[in-house]
Amino acid sequence: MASNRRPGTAEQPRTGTSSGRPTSRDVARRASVSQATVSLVLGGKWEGRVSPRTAETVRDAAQALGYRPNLSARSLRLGRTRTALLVVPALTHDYFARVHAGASRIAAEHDFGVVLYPSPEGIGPAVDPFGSARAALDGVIASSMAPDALAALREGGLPLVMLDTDPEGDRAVATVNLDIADGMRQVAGHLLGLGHRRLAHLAAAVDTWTFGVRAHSLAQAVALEPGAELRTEPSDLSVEDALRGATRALTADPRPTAVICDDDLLAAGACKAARRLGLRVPEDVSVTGFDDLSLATALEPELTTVRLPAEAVGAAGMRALLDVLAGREANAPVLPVQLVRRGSTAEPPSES
Amino acid sequence: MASNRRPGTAEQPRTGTSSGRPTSRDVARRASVSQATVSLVLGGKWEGRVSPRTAETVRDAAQALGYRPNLSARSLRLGRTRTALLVVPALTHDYFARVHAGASRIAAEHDFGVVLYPSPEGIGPAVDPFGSARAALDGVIASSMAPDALAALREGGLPLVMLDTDPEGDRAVATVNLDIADGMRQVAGHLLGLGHRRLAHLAAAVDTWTFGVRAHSLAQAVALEPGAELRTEPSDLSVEDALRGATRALTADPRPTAVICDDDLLAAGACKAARRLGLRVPEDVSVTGFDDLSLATALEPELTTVRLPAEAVGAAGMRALLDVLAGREANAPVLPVQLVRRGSTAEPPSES
DNA sequence: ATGAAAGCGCTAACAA
DNA sequence: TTGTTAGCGCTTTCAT
Repeated sequence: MASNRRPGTAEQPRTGTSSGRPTSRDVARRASVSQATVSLVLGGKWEGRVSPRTAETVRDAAQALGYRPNLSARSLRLGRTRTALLVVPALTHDYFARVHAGASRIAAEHDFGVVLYPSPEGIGPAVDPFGSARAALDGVIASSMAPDALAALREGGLPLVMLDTDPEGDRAVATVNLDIADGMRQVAGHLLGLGHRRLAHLAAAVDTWTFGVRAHSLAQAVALEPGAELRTEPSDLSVEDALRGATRALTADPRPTAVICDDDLLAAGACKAARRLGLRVPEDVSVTGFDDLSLATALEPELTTVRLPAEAVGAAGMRALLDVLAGREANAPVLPVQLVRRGSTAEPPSES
Repeated sequence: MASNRRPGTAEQPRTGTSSGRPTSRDVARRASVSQATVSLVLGGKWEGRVSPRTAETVRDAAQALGYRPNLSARSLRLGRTRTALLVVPALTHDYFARVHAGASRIAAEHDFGVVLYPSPEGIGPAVDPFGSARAALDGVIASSMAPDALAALREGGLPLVMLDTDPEGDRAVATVNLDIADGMRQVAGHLLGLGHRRLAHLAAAVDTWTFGVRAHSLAQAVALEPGAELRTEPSDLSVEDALRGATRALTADPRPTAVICDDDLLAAGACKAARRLGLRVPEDVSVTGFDDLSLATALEPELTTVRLPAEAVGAAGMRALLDVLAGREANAPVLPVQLVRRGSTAEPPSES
């Protein structure tokens, strides 16, 4: 007879003071009922099947022992883990922190957990998110990922909800998107309406759907305005590189009167560049951001930018995943975005 | 004979094409070996116990089936989950994002996972982190938490490593701290050395160890300098409230020549306040931050601030937890911090 | 209203 | 070198 490491808890006296964490059997013994009854009561599905008196006893015993169910065991038994993986490009960017908050909120409401996987950029995308997450997962939500990074995620065989990603081509079970194109249109409309005609686009040098749309939508909007011109300057997604890119843009001749940035981070760099060139924002040059990070209002002047409902995106993503897991149809909304006019934009200088 | 939901996979023909995810038994069947052999081979502890040829066969079978071990089952069997909970007050603050990055990096190196629990501030601290995390955990790392929030964490019965928290009183298995006091001393020394004598402290109105130390250490350093005086203005941890607090501080008579902020966020608010009052930074008033967030260099002028090795803190915390879990002694370092002098500080205006 | 028993997928001790 | 077997803690069916 093969004896395992732990030689069977059978001989334990009913005092129940077993060595490790108390199990449902400990609770059962203490309440003098069966394990099944404990499960029923603590699982909240006892009504009409267990007498209220017994239920009370069980709850007391659980309380007294400090019982907490073993989630591994439950997951194993149930075949589901009530846990989702949220994959984001970076956590330091507070858009993603807010997406996470939204997803977590909805998850918690449905007794789900969210584990985060900040896809390592520097280390290369070859890392296995499923292995690294080290959690048993029911589904995956991925935000703003590059196409090749998404490929790895689809391998998992788990339901995949994509956020802020090209809805075509990749068959996720659902895609929650932002109306990025409209956001950029609002930016262009705002600046053109103020009278700007020489525009610079400080464009994020990142190959994702969201930035592609920004570039395309902006170009289109400007093309529709006679006499307006647009120059594009690429930049890494960092203040430092944006400073360089914006400096190039602002030292062009003739100088643009407005710099449209793909991200608030870039806009911060643009503001720095302007100030270092002795230009005032917004009197000499207008600057716009995108995302409405907390950074946008930390700057002076505050950034005119496009507010993305990050929390709502995360929430909608989680809801979509829950729908799919429950066998329901997931709806894949496109969430509206809104221009927020603040201090960094104004009419162009009179003698442009 | 009680029949469960799934009526035993026994009758499955050896083709192995069972409905769900392949299990180690499927792999075993396909490789014509026992489940034990599969476990040995895939667990990497086969050398000298399984022939290389068989091992190869097993790996091929696993590959072909796309086998991925069921982590719930493994955790259940092993009694450990290789997962740690990281509790932070907020994710939008990029100090904590970096702590998470550090912890995750070390975790990954040891085949551990990290699940994040951003302790809900608004919703009240009553929420159960263990329940919400919905993961089976081996230990907990908590950063910069208020004492009462920590109490709940100690209930879990899991090893608890604290970061940036009062080392006295609460018996965590280890505490990783920053030399916050020294950081504040460096700030004070820097400003006093530049000639500042009227100082304002924009103090975070948050009851945690880290901010207590900042206040105390600053007060002490200033007290040591004859003729130097310090006024304290409390502020919530937001740019918006800092703007108000700094405005109060800067409209006092006589006006302070330097504003020392507990956090870069507050410093950003102070800079806004200064500018709105028509004061130049640093010519009219010096401003210092704390933490060296990415925000510090997004501003113009860039903030003089104290760099906290957030990544190292997270890494050290995870190492300490791993040590404890392995039965080793955990060492609890105090990590040094360093003043970074940038553009937001200068000598006080000549006629103060 | 309650209990007995089976089994989720895995690992490890032991037998062969 | 490989296979057999027990059992981690839980939920659920079926029997009582």
